[in-house]
Amino acid sequence: MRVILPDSSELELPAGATGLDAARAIGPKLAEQAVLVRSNGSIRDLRLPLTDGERIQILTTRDKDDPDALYVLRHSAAHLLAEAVRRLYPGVKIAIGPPIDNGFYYDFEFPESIGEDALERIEEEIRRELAEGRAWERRETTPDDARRLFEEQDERYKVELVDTAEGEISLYTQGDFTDLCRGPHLQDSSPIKAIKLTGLAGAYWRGDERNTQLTRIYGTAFYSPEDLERHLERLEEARRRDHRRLGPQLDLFHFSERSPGSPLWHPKGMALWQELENIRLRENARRGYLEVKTPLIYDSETFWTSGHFPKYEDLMFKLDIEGRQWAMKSMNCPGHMLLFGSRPRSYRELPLRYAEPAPLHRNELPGTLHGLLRVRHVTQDDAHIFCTEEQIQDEIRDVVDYARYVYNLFGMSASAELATRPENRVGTDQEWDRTEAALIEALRLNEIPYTIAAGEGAFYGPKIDLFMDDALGRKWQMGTIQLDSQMPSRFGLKYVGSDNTEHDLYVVHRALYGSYERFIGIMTEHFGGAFPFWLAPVQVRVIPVGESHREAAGRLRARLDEEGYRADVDERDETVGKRIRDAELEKVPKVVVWGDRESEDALAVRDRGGSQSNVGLAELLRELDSLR
RNA sequence: GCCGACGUAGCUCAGCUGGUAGAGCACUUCACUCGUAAUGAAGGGGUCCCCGGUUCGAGUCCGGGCGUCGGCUCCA
Repeated sequence: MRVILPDSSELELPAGATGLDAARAIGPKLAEQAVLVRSNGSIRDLRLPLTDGERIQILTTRDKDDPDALYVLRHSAAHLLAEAVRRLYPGVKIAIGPPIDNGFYYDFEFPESIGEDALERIEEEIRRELAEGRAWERRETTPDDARRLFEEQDERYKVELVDTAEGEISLYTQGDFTDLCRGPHLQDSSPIKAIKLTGLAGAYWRGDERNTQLTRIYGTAFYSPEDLERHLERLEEARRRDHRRLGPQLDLFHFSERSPGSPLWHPKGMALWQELENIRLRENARRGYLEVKTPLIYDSETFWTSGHFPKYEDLMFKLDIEGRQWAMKSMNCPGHMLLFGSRPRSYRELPLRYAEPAPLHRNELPGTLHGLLRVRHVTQDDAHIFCTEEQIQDEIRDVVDYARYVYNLFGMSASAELATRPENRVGTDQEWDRTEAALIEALRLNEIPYTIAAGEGAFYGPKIDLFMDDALGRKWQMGTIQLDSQMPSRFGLKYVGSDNTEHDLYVVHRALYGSYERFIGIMTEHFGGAFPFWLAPVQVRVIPVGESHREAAGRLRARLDEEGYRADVDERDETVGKRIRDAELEKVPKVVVWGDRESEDALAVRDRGGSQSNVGLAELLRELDSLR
């Protein structure tokens, strides 16, 4: 048989030859360094046979940054971890240990719980294994044999995996440790030049909280120590940009133990918030949304009607006052339903777009709170679009267009995920067929790249989740667009058509920032706190050189205020150098130093980062205007 | 909610095996009146997260609670 190599040359091999055989046929060095075979985008163990006419690529230790090469390396590293843990902790049960983004993990059930200090000991043991060297041997077997093997070892999770496995069963053996595994694996452990255990966490067996909780050990591995070093530096950079660190540092917000999960916004943080709000108000007006305001608190009956209580009662803040049950709203839809239903509605009013940036309260579980990204006081840039079935397509198309416009303002591009009907849902299958199709069509019309998340929709309708990539290449979920015919019907809402009869309504729930809190958190990390001029909480700082320059500095600041900029004066009794340094640390985009040498015709302007220029006031104002 | 770690001045952190709390920055005052990333000196500031226990004695050890962090689960 023959296989095709990346340079399109063909290689003649005996029938049944494996990837490793192919590597050997090309050269001994390649065979030695080979780690896996890639064919049509999928990866395969070196020990598996190739098929005639196949186009193959052999990845080696030199492809040290290739995601597939790292995948196989880390997969093998996970097995070393399992071997080490089994040696150190007799009686431990092993579960699963896959590679993941940036590393790997392995789940264990320990006879007694372990702490973080155990990681060092385990890492030591892995290093010992690496020093000794391990080779992986692959073997295929029958489910019966595999079950017998793991029953003998009392590895009940492995037995369960064998019983639910599809297709052939394969085993990998290294030293005296044999694991159920699909592969692929390295030939031996020599390419693993750097390995580090990074954390310890609880994780449920098969990700289901009804199952026993296992102990998950996280780690990462690389083809070179330098790569591990770089990885750790990237983590350090992410830590520096962490909004939970930058927020208080830049005086944007803080959290108090008196109200866990609810940020207290400082004036500078509110400057960011107001910029977002200005964009929202301006665009809403342009795009035909109507601003409304509805109550924060409703009687419990409202949430039974909306269908939220059966599912979310435990996650809502409830009040018992004068014998009546109330709850703080955790979404705006019920209020907007009541508003729409306040009188009969004609088709002439549709589509009707209600917008309300209201604070919502959700009693998120303590363990899930995470800075601004998961809060209990959440402010959604919410809107509900009431429309007819015929209008759905256009409305969703316009919302996606709106989202794209907003994300572009922040220098980000959008992608989407379509979440389809969940198991636990209301409504008929026909309704779901129609609504899902409408969303797909809207995405197609907008040419937004999307993936499908089967079963992830809200209980009342399918949704589009909008994503953005940030400056560090991380993907964040931002807004959401949900189509719903359930909520209007639960509230008994109809509209009168041109035929003078009542028709069913559709509602599009949408938020583009998602929430102000989350959006500001993500922007803080995206910009690393160095917000663009138009967004910066302090846009211009004026520094008078000496006491005698304070008056002139104050006049300049007043002029900038008048022009609508956020400016301040640093008249502290500190050296110019110190005040420049503080402005840099606060990431103020423009600093104007005013001393004896300055006048309105000659200002000393310093940009964030250090470059300086001398310009007249008129010229400065022109430049600032272009940055708005 | 679950697993693990952590909680000392406004912030970042030190405090050995239990003996009665410290640094840098920030803040206040004074001096200096300063030219593009830290002027100097002095001073104020702490129920060592909370409650209980062990002990002659607890920031330190033990138990419970709260909060934060890394994950899991959840995310209308």
